[in-house]
Amino acid sequence: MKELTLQQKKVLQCIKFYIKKTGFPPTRADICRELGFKSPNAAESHLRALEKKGYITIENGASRGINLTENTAEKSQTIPVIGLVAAGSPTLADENIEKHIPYQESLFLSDFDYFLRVKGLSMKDAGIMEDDLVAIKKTSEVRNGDIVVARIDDEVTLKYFQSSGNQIKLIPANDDFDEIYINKETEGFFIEGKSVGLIREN
Amino acid sequence: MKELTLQQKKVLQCIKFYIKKTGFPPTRADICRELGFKSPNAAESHLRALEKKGYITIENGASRGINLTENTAEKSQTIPVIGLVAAGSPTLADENIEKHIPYQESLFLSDFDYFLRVKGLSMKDAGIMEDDLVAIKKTSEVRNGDIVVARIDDEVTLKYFQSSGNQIKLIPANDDFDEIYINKETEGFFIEGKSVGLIREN
DNA sequence: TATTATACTGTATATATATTCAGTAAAAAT
DNA sequence: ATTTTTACTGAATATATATACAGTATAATA
Repeated sequence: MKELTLQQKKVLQCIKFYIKKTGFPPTRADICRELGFKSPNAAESHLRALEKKGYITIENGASRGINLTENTAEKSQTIPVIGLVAAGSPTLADENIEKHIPYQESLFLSDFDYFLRVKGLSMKDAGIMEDDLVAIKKTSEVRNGDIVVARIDDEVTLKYFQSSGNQIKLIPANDDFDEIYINKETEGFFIEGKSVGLIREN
Repeated sequence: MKELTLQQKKVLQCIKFYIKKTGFPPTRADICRELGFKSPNAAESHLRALEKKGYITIENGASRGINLTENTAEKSQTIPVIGLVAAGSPTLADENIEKHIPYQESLFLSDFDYFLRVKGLSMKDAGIMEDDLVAIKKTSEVRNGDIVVARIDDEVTLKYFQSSGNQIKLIPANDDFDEIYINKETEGFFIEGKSVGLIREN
Protein backbone atom coordinates (compact mmCIF):
# COMPACT_ATOMS: atom_id res chain seq x y z
CA MET A 1 0.00 0.00 0.00
CA LYS A 2 1.26 3.45 -0.94
CA GLU A 3 2.71 5.65 1.78
CA LEU A 4 0.63 8.47 3.22
CA THR A 5 1.79 12.04 3.72
CA LEU A 6 1.75 13.49 7.23
CA GLN A 7 -1.38 15.48 6.46
CA GLN A 8 -3.15 12.50 4.93
CA LYS A 9 -2.31 10.47 8.02
CA LYS A 10 -3.87 13.20 10.15
CA VAL A 11 -7.05 13.08 8.07
CA LEU A 12 -7.20 9.27 8.30
CA GLN A 13 -6.68 9.44 12.07
CA CYS A 14 -9.40 12.07 12.24
CA ILE A 15 -11.84 9.76 10.43
CA LYS A 16 -11.03 6.84 12.72
CA PHE A 17 -11.38 8.99 15.81
CA TYR A 18 -14.66 10.46 14.61
CA ILE A 19 -16.13 7.02 13.95
CA LYS A 20 -14.98 5.80 17.33
CA LYS A 21 -16.52 8.83 19.03
CA THR A 22 -19.81 9.11 17.19
CA GLY A 23 -20.39 5.74 15.57
CA PHE A 24 -20.62 7.18 12.07
CA PRO A 25 -18.12 8.73 9.63
CA PRO A 26 -17.55 12.51 9.42
CA THR A 27 -18.77 14.89 6.73
CA ARG A 28 -16.31 17.09 4.81
CA ALA A 29 -17.34 19.92 7.13
CA ASP A 30 -16.72 17.79 10.21
CA ILE A 31 -13.17 17.06 9.06
CA CYS A 32 -12.57 20.77 8.44
CA ARG A 33 -13.78 21.59 11.95
CA GLU A 34 -11.56 18.93 13.52
CA LEU A 35 -8.43 19.86 11.60
CA GLY A 36 -8.95 23.61 11.20
CA PHE A 37 -9.50 23.73 7.45
CA LYS A 38 -11.55 26.59 6.13
CA SER A 39 -12.77 24.98 2.92
CA PRO A 40 -14.67 21.72 2.52
CA ASN A 41 -12.61 21.12 -0.58
CA ALA A 42 -9.53 20.70 1.59
CA ALA A 43 -11.20 17.67 3.15
CA GLU A 44 -12.56 16.52 -0.19
CA SER A 45 -9.14 16.45 -1.83
CA HIS A 46 -7.60 14.58 1.05
CA LEU A 47 -10.40 12.05 0.96
CA ARG A 48 -9.89 11.48 -2.75
CA ALA A 49 -6.16 11.04 -2.15
CA LEU A 50 -6.86 8.49 0.60
CA GLU A 51 -9.28 6.71 -1.73
CA LYS A 52 -6.75 6.67 -4.56
CA LYS A 53 -4.14 5.14 -2.23
CA GLY A 54 -6.59 2.50 -1.09
CA TYR A 55 -7.04 3.46 2.56
CA ILE A 56 -10.73 4.27 2.29
CA THR A 57 -13.58 3.83 -0.15
CA ILE A 58 -16.12 6.57 -0.84
CA GLU A 59 -19.75 5.90 -1.69
CA ASN A 60 -20.47 8.60 -4.24
CA GLY A 61 -23.47 10.75 -3.51
CA ALA A 62 -24.04 9.33 -0.05
CA SER A 63 -23.61 11.52 2.99
CA ARG A 64 -20.87 10.33 5.31
CA GLY A 65 -20.18 7.62 2.75
CA ILE A 66 -16.66 6.95 3.96
CA ASN A 67 -15.62 3.38 4.56
CA LEU A 68 -12.31 2.29 6.07
CA THR A 69 -10.59 -0.39 4.03
CA GLU A 70 -10.03 -3.90 5.39
CA ASN A 71 -6.39 -3.15 6.23
CA THR A 72 -7.13 0.32 7.54
CA ALA A 73 -9.75 -0.68 10.09
CA GLU A 74 -8.12 -1.78 13.32
CA LYS A 75 -10.37 -4.70 13.95
CA SER A 76 -9.43 -7.45 16.35
CA GLN A 77 -5.81 -8.08 15.62
CA THR A 78 -4.60 -11.58 15.03
CA ILE A 79 -1.69 -13.41 16.58
CA PRO A 80 0.35 -16.01 14.71
CA VAL A 81 0.57 -19.61 15.91
CA ILE A 82 3.97 -21.13 15.31
CA GLY A 83 4.70 -24.82 15.36
CA LEU A 84 7.47 -25.93 17.74
CA VAL A 85 9.59 -28.18 15.62
CA ALA A 86 12.81 -29.79 16.72
CA ALA A 87 14.75 -28.18 13.93
CA GLY A 88 14.15 -24.57 12.93
CA SER A 89 13.48 -21.61 15.13
CA PRO A 90 10.11 -20.05 15.85
CA THR A 91 10.47 -17.10 13.58
CA LEU A 92 7.56 -15.13 12.23
CA ALA A 93 8.36 -16.24 8.70
CA ASP A 94 5.26 -17.21 6.81
CA GLU A 95 6.23 -20.84 6.27
CA ASN A 96 6.41 -21.44 10.02
CA ILE A 97 3.04 -19.89 10.81
CA GLU A 98 0.38 -22.49 11.43
CA LYS A 99 -2.57 -20.10 11.53
CA HIS A 100 -3.70 -16.82 13.02
CA ILE A 101 -6.10 -16.56 15.90
CA PRO A 102 -8.04 -13.46 16.91
CA TYR A 103 -6.56 -11.54 19.76
CA GLN A 104 -7.73 -8.95 22.19
CA GLU A 105 -5.91 -6.97 24.77
CA SER A 106 -5.70 -8.16 28.34
CA LEU A 107 -6.13 -11.83 27.48
CA PHE A 108 -3.05 -12.40 29.63
CA LEU A 109 -1.37 -10.27 32.24
CA SER A 110 1.48 -9.37 29.90
CA ASP A 111 1.48 -8.63 26.20
CA PHE A 112 2.97 -11.22 23.88
CA ASP A 113 4.12 -11.74 20.32
CA TYR A 114 3.06 -15.18 19.20
CA PHE A 115 1.69 -18.55 20.22
CA LEU A 116 3.92 -21.60 20.22
CA ARG A 117 2.26 -24.95 19.49
CA VAL A 118 3.75 -27.42 21.96
CA LYS A 119 5.07 -30.77 20.80
CA GLY A 120 5.97 -33.50 23.27
CA LEU A 121 5.54 -33.72 27.04
CA SER A 122 8.83 -32.35 28.34
CA MET A 123 6.95 -29.73 30.39
CA LYS A 124 3.99 -31.85 31.48
CA ASP A 125 4.53 -31.35 35.22
CA ALA A 126 4.24 -27.63 34.62
CA GLY A 127 0.81 -28.32 33.14
CA ILE A 128 1.97 -27.78 29.57
CA MET A 129 0.62 -30.58 27.42
CA GLU A 130 0.98 -31.63 23.79
CA ASP A 131 -0.71 -29.22 21.36
CA ASP A 132 -1.13 -26.46 23.95
CA LEU A 133 -0.57 -22.92 22.72
CA VAL A 134 2.00 -21.11 24.83
CA ALA A 135 1.92 -17.33 24.55
CA ILE A 136 5.49 -16.13 23.99
CA LYS A 137 6.85 -12.68 24.62
CA LYS A 138 9.98 -12.02 22.59
CA THR A 139 12.68 -11.01 25.06
CA SER A 140 16.06 -12.12 26.24
CA GLU A 141 15.53 -10.71 29.70
CA VAL A 142 14.47 -13.76 31.66
CA ARG A 143 14.67 -14.70 35.31
CA ASN A 144 15.34 -17.95 37.10
CA GLY A 145 12.20 -20.04 37.10
CA ASP A 146 10.78 -18.53 33.92
CA ILE A 147 9.63 -20.90 31.23
CA VAL A 148 11.67 -19.90 28.21
CA VAL A 149 11.96 -20.66 24.53
CA ALA A 150 15.64 -21.50 24.11
CA ARG A 151 17.43 -22.10 20.86
CA ILE A 152 20.59 -24.21 20.64
CA ASP A 153 21.73 -24.09 17.05
CA ASP A 154 18.73 -25.31 15.09
CA GLU A 155 16.94 -26.90 18.02
CA VAL A 156 14.23 -25.02 19.86
CA THR A 157 12.89 -26.10 23.24
CA LEU A 158 10.60 -24.95 25.97
CA LYS A 159 12.20 -25.32 29.42
CA TYR A 160 12.54 -23.81 32.87
CA PHE A 161 15.42 -21.32 32.99
CA GLN A 162 18.02 -21.40 35.78
CA SER A 163 21.31 -19.52 35.69
CA SER A 164 24.17 -19.01 38.15
CA GLY A 165 27.11 -17.03 36.92
CA ASN A 166 27.95 -18.11 33.42
CA GLN A 167 26.32 -21.51 33.82
CA ILE A 168 22.78 -21.98 32.50
CA LYS A 169 20.51 -24.93 33.27
CA LEU A 170 17.49 -25.70 31.10
CA ILE A 171 15.22 -27.86 33.21
CA PRO A 172 12.34 -29.94 31.85
CA ALA A 173 9.21 -30.52 33.91
CA ASN A 174 9.23 -34.24 33.33
CA ASP A 175 11.49 -36.84 34.98
CA ASP A 176 11.82 -38.72 31.70
CA PHE A 177 13.79 -35.84 30.21
CA ASP A 178 17.29 -34.67 31.06
CA GLU A 179 18.46 -31.26 32.14
CA ILE A 180 20.54 -29.33 29.65
CA TYR A 181 23.69 -27.56 30.85
CA ILE A 182 25.03 -24.77 28.74
CA ASN A 183 27.32 -21.75 28.90
CA LYS A 184 26.19 -18.19 28.33
CA GLU A 185 28.86 -17.67 25.69
CA THR A 186 28.12 -20.91 23.85
CA GLU A 187 27.83 -20.23 20.16
CA GLY A 188 24.40 -20.87 18.72
CA PHE A 189 22.64 -20.48 22.06
CA PHE A 190 19.93 -17.89 22.30
CA ILE A 191 16.89 -17.10 24.42
CA GLU A 192 14.03 -16.42 22.03
CA GLY A 193 11.50 -15.37 24.63
CA LYS A 194 9.48 -16.45 27.59
CA SER A 195 6.07 -17.88 28.32
CA VAL A 196 3.50 -15.42 29.60
CA GLY A 197 0.37 -17.53 29.23
CA LEU A 198 -1.27 -20.60 27.80
CA ILE A 199 -4.31 -21.63 25.83
CA ARG A 200 -5.66 -25.14 25.45
CA GLU A 201 -8.20 -25.37 22.68
CA ASN A 202 -10.16 -28.42 23.74
CA MET B 1 -34.28 -2.25 28.95
CA LYS B 2 -37.79 -2.10 27.52
CA GLU B 3 -38.88 -4.86 25.18
CA LEU B 4 -38.98 -4.19 21.45
CA THR B 5 -41.85 -5.01 19.14
CA LEU B 6 -41.25 -7.37 16.23
CA GLN B 7 -41.19 -4.49 13.78
CA GLN B 8 -38.80 -2.46 15.94
CA LYS B 9 -36.50 -5.47 16.16
CA LYS B 10 -36.51 -5.66 12.37
CA VAL B 11 -35.55 -2.01 12.12
CA LEU B 12 -32.75 -2.45 14.67
CA GLN B 13 -31.47 -5.50 12.81
CA CYS B 14 -31.64 -3.52 9.60
CA ILE B 15 -29.48 -0.77 11.10
CA LYS B 16 -26.91 -3.26 12.38
CA PHE B 17 -26.80 -5.05 9.06
CA TYR B 18 -26.46 -1.80 7.15
CA ILE B 19 -23.56 -0.65 9.30
CA LYS B 20 -21.85 -4.00 8.92
CA LYS B 21 -22.29 -3.88 5.16
CA THR B 22 -21.41 -0.27 4.42
CA GLY B 23 -19.50 0.97 7.45
CA PHE B 24 -21.94 3.81 8.14
CA PRO B 25 -25.53 4.00 9.42
CA PRO B 26 -28.54 4.13 7.06
CA THR B 27 -30.67 7.14 6.21
CA ARG B 28 -34.46 7.06 6.68
CA ALA B 29 -34.76 6.36 2.99
CA ASP B 30 -32.28 3.50 3.20
CA ILE B 31 -34.34 1.84 5.94
CA CYS B 32 -37.50 2.24 3.86
CA ARG B 33 -35.81 0.61 0.89
CA GLU B 34 -34.53 -2.30 2.98
CA LEU B 35 -37.83 -2.96 4.73
CA GLY B 36 -40.27 -1.96 2.00
CA PHE B 37 -41.75 1.13 3.66
CA LYS B 38 -43.13 3.75 1.35
CA SER B 39 -42.79 6.75 3.64
CA PRO B 40 -39.63 8.04 5.31
CA ASN B 41 -41.76 8.83 8.30
CA ALA B 42 -42.26 5.10 8.89
CA ALA B 43 -38.54 4.82 9.49
CA GLU B 44 -38.46 8.07 11.44
CA SER B 45 -41.11 6.90 13.91
CA HIS B 46 -39.41 3.57 14.46
CA LEU B 47 -36.11 5.31 15.05
CA ARG B 48 -37.67 7.59 17.64
CA ALA B 49 -39.23 4.57 19.34
CA LEU B 50 -35.85 2.80 19.42
CA GLU B 51 -34.31 5.98 20.80
CA LYS B 52 -36.98 6.28 23.47
CA LYS B 53 -36.39 2.68 24.54
CA GLY B 54 -32.67 3.27 24.74
CA TYR B 55 -31.42 1.03 21.95
CA ILE B 56 -30.01 3.83 19.83
CA THR B 57 -29.16 7.49 20.13
CA ILE B 58 -29.89 9.98 17.37
CA GLU B 59 -27.75 13.02 16.66
CA ASN B 60 -30.33 15.61 15.71
CA GLY B 61 -29.74 17.36 12.42
CA ALA B 62 -26.90 15.09 11.38
CA SER B 63 -27.29 12.82 8.40
CA ARG B 64 -26.98 9.15 9.28
CA GLY B 65 -26.69 10.28 12.91
CA ILE B 66 -27.70 6.92 14.34
CA ASN B 67 -25.56 5.44 17.07
CA LEU B 68 -26.04 1.98 18.58
CA THR B 69 -26.12 2.04 22.36
CA GLU B 70 -23.43 0.33 24.44
CA ASN B 71 -25.66 -2.68 25.09
CA THR B 72 -27.01 -2.79 21.56
CA ALA B 73 -23.67 -2.92 19.77
CA GLU B 74 -22.33 -6.44 19.70
CA LYS B 75 -18.81 -5.47 20.54
CA SER B 76 -16.41 -7.93 22.07
CA GLN B 77 -18.54 -9.72 24.58
CA THR B 78 -17.24 -10.55 28.01
CA ILE B 79 -17.21 -13.90 29.75
CA PRO B 80 -17.52 -14.25 33.50
CA VAL B 81 -14.81 -15.90 35.57
CA ILE B 82 -16.20 -17.94 38.43
CA GLY B 83 -14.20 -19.09 41.41
CA LEU B 84 -14.25 -22.83 42.08
CA VAL B 85 -14.95 -23.00 45.78
CA ALA B 86 -15.50 -26.20 47.71
CA ALA B 87 -18.92 -25.09 48.85
CA GLY B 88 -21.29 -23.33 46.52
CA SER B 89 -21.94 -24.01 42.89
CA PRO B 90 -20.53 -22.11 39.94
CA THR B 91 -23.64 -20.18 39.11
CA LEU B 92 -23.63 -16.96 37.20
CA ALA B 93 -24.88 -15.10 40.26
CA ASP B 94 -23.06 -11.84 40.71
CA GLU B 95 -21.50 -12.72 44.05
CA ASN B 96 -19.69 -15.69 42.51
CA ILE B 97 -18.25 -13.81 39.58
CA GLU B 98 -14.61 -12.96 40.02
CA LYS B 99 -14.28 -10.71 37.00
CA HIS B 100 -15.15 -10.50 33.32
CA ILE B 101 -12.66 -10.99 30.56
CA PRO B 102 -13.09 -9.95 26.95
CA TYR B 103 -14.07 -12.71 24.64
CA GLN B 104 -14.09 -13.28 20.93
CA GLU B 105 -15.46 -16.05 18.86
CA SER B 106 -13.33 -18.97 17.85
CA LEU B 107 -11.00 -18.70 20.84
CA PHE B 108 -11.70 -22.39 21.37
CA LEU B 109 -13.12 -25.02 19.07
CA SER B 110 -16.45 -25.03 20.89
CA ASP B 111 -18.44 -22.15 22.35
CA PHE B 112 -18.60 -21.89 26.12
CA ASP B 113 -20.44 -20.11 28.90
CA TYR B 114 -17.96 -19.20 31.59
CA PHE B 115 -14.47 -19.65 32.95
CA LEU B 116 -13.86 -21.63 36.11
CA ARG B 117 -10.91 -20.59 38.24
CA VAL B 118 -9.22 -23.81 39.35
CA LYS B 119 -8.29 -24.40 42.97
CA GLY B 120 -6.08 -27.28 44.00
CA LEU B 121 -4.13 -29.81 41.98
CA SER B 122 -6.58 -32.68 41.62
CA MET B 123 -6.30 -32.50 37.82
CA LYS B 124 -2.59 -31.72 37.55
CA ASP B 125 -1.71 -34.75 35.40
CA ALA B 126 -4.24 -33.46 32.87
CA GLY B 127 -2.22 -30.27 32.74
CA ILE B 128 -4.74 -28.31 34.76
CA MET B 129 -2.94 -26.32 37.41
CA GLU B 130 -3.95 -24.07 40.28
CA ASP B 131 -5.46 -20.75 39.14
CA ASP B 132 -5.95 -21.91 35.55
CA LEU B 133 -9.13 -20.75 33.85
CA VAL B 134 -11.09 -23.67 32.45
CA ALA B 135 -13.64 -22.77 29.78
CA ILE B 136 -16.91 -24.47 30.69
CA LYS B 137 -19.80 -25.20 28.40
CA LYS B 138 -23.03 -25.65 30.31
CA THR B 139 -24.40 -29.06 29.36
CA SER B 140 -25.34 -32.35 30.95
CA GLU B 141 -24.52 -34.30 27.82
CA VAL B 142 -21.05 -35.56 28.56
CA ARG B 143 -19.07 -38.55 27.36
CA ASN B 144 -16.65 -40.88 29.04
CA GLY B 145 -13.28 -39.19 29.29
CA ASP B 146 -14.68 -35.66 29.29
CA ILE B 147 -13.46 -33.33 31.99
CA VAL B 148 -16.64 -32.25 33.74
CA VAL B 149 -17.81 -29.86 36.41
CA ALA B 150 -19.76 -32.09 38.79
CA ARG B 151 -21.80 -30.95 41.74
CA ILE B 152 -22.51 -33.22 44.70
CA ASP B 153 -24.76 -31.31 47.06
CA ASP B 154 -22.84 -28.11 47.75
CA GLU B 155 -19.50 -29.38 46.59
CA VAL B 156 -18.27 -28.64 43.08
CA THR B 157 -15.34 -30.45 41.49
CA LEU B 158 -13.54 -30.77 38.20
CA LYS B 159 -12.91 -34.42 37.28
CA TYR B 160 -12.73 -36.94 34.47
CA PHE B 161 -16.14 -38.46 33.75
CA GLN B 162 -16.62 -42.22 33.39
CA SER B 163 -19.98 -43.97 33.44
CA SER B 164 -21.12 -47.55 32.94
CA GLY B 165 -24.81 -48.19 33.35
CA ASN B 166 -26.03 -46.34 36.42
CA GLN B 167 -22.60 -46.19 38.00
CA ILE B 168 -20.57 -42.99 37.58
CA LYS B 169 -16.89 -42.62 38.37
CA LEU B 170 -15.34 -39.17 38.85
CA ILE B 171 -11.62 -39.65 38.34
CA PRO B 172 -8.98 -37.13 39.41
CA ALA B 173 -5.79 -36.71 37.41
CA ASN B 174 -3.58 -36.95 40.48
CA ASP B 175 -2.61 -40.09 42.43
CA ASP B 176 -2.91 -38.21 45.71
CA PHE B 177 -6.67 -37.90 45.22
CA ASP B 178 -9.32 -40.59 45.36
CA GLU B 179 -11.86 -41.53 42.77
CA ILE B 180 -15.46 -40.73 43.56
CA TYR B 181 -18.13 -43.36 42.94
CA ILE B 182 -21.67 -42.19 42.60
CA ASN B 183 -25.05 -43.26 41.25
CA LYS B 184 -26.92 -41.48 38.50
CA GLU B 185 -30.02 -41.21 40.67
CA THR B 186 -28.16 -39.92 43.71
CA GLU B 187 -29.91 -36.88 45.09
CA GLY B 188 -27.90 -33.69 44.88
CA PHE B 189 -25.70 -34.98 42.06
CA PHE B 190 -25.55 -32.92 38.92
CA ILE B 191 -23.30 -32.38 35.92
CA GLU B 192 -22.90 -28.62 35.52
CA GLY B 193 -20.97 -28.72 32.29
CA LYS B 194 -17.76 -29.78 30.64
CA SER B 195 -14.37 -28.34 29.87
CA VAL B 196 -13.84 -27.18 26.30
CA GLY B 197 -10.63 -25.21 26.75
CA LEU B 198 -8.16 -23.63 29.11
CA ILE B 199 -6.36 -20.37 29.68
CA ARG B 200 -3.36 -19.81 31.90
CA GLU B 201 -2.73 -16.14 32.53
CA ASN B 202 0.97 -16.24 33.35
C1' DT C 1 -63.78 4.11 27.95
C1' DA C 2 -60.23 7.28 26.87
C1' DT C 3 -55.56 7.45 25.92
C1' DT C 4 -51.34 6.09 24.34
C1' DA C 5 -48.39 3.30 21.47
C1' DT C 6 -47.77 0.95 17.16
C1' DA C 7 -47.54 1.06 12.26
C1' DC C 8 -47.82 3.01 8.59
C1' DT C 9 -48.89 6.50 3.67
C1' DG C 10 -48.13 10.87 1.56
C1' DT C 11 -46.52 15.63 1.04
C1' DA C 12 -43.50 19.27 1.97
C1' DT C 13 -39.29 21.70 3.16
C1' DA C 14 -35.32 23.64 5.48
C1' DT C 15 -30.82 22.36 5.66
C1' DA C 16 -27.02 19.22 5.74
C1' DT C 17 -23.84 17.46 2.55
C1' DA C 18 -21.22 16.06 -1.48
C1' DT C 19 -19.11 17.85 -5.11
C1' DT C 20 -17.65 20.90 -8.87
C1' DC C 21 -15.19 25.02 -10.43
C1' DA C 22 -11.76 28.76 -10.01
C1' DG C 23 -7.71 30.00 -7.88
C1' DT C 24 -2.87 30.21 -5.21
C1' DA C 25 1.43 28.24 -3.75
C1' DA C 26 4.96 25.05 -2.58
C1' DA C 27 7.02 20.47 -2.87
C1' DA C 28 7.96 16.28 -5.30
C1' DA C 29 8.44 13.51 -9.26
C1' DT C 30 9.59 12.87 -14.06
C1' DA D 1 12.39 22.14 -16.91
C1' DT D 2 7.83 20.57 -16.88
C1' DT D 3 4.37 18.02 -14.92
C1' DT D 4 2.20 16.04 -11.10
C1' DT D 5 1.08 15.87 -6.38
C1' DT D 6 0.21 18.11 -2.16
C1' DA D 7 -2.25 21.51 0.40
C1' DC D 8 -5.10 24.53 0.79
C1' DT D 9 -9.08 29.14 0.29
C1' DG D 10 -13.46 30.58 -1.36
C1' DA D 11 -17.81 30.42 -3.68
C1' DA D 12 -21.62 27.99 -5.73
C1' DT D 13 -25.04 24.34 -6.21
C1' DA D 14 -27.61 20.13 -6.98
C1' DT D 15 -29.30 16.81 -4.08
C1' DA D 16 -29.34 13.87 -0.12
C1' DT D 17 -31.42 13.86 4.23
C1' DA D 18 -33.81 14.85 8.54
C1' DT D 19 -37.89 16.13 10.05
C1' DA D 20 -42.35 18.29 10.61
C1' DC D 21 -47.31 18.07 9.47
C1' DA D 22 -51.68 15.82 8.08
C1' DG D 23 -53.90 11.63 7.92
C1' DT D 24 -55.70 6.45 8.68
C1' DA D 25 -56.13 2.28 11.33
C1' DT D 26 -55.31 -1.21 14.82
C1' DA D 27 -53.56 -2.90 19.23
C1' DA D 28 -52.31 -2.18 23.88
C1' DT D 29 -52.78 0.35 28.39
C1' DA D 30 -54.75 2.91 31.96
